[in-house]
Amino acid sequence: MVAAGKTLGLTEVKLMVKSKKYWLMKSEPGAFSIDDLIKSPGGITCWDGVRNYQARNIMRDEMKKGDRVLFYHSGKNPSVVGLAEVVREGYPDHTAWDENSVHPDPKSTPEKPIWYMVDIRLETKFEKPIPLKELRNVKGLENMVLLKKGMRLSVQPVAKKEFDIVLSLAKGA
DNA sequence: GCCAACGTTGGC
DNA sequence: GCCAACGTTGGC
Repeated sequence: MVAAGKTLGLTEVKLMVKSKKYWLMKSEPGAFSIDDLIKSPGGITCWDGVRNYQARNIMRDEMKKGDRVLFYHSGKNPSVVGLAEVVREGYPDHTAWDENSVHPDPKSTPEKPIWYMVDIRLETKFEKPIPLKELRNVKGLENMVLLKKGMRLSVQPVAKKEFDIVLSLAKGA
């Protein structure tokens, strides 16, 4: 961290730009599951259909190539099921102006897009999913956005420390 | 299926 | 700008 008011040095700026960030993306497996991602060409998919401004802002402005993503299944047996990587940064979600898409929004146009998405590529599908109820008991995850009451964000930040803990759980540590 | 907690919409 | 009504998310 840099103290408030202090001018950033070039090294620090480079570090900030280069340092990876960590995210969690939710999906209803009935809509799009990690197995669907595996079947996608190159293991890559665009994360279309997000119609929430906070989640959009994260995808449009904050997610960068190389950032790592926890893939989460919501619904039945909610759990973190795998790991992915951002391979394309925010660009307009063209499904918004496709009236036949699952989440059309007539207010969004190619000229003035409202909704944005990123592309992610599968890295790993965990051998064993990590259930939400297990995460609730893990020391160090107390402040994880996913576990906060009422937090419904479908694209959310994860602290590096939290990310590392979740990964260690996946490896059975 | 229930419902709490949000987000969005639209009248005023 | 307020806020009631409505829609959605998502765990349980």
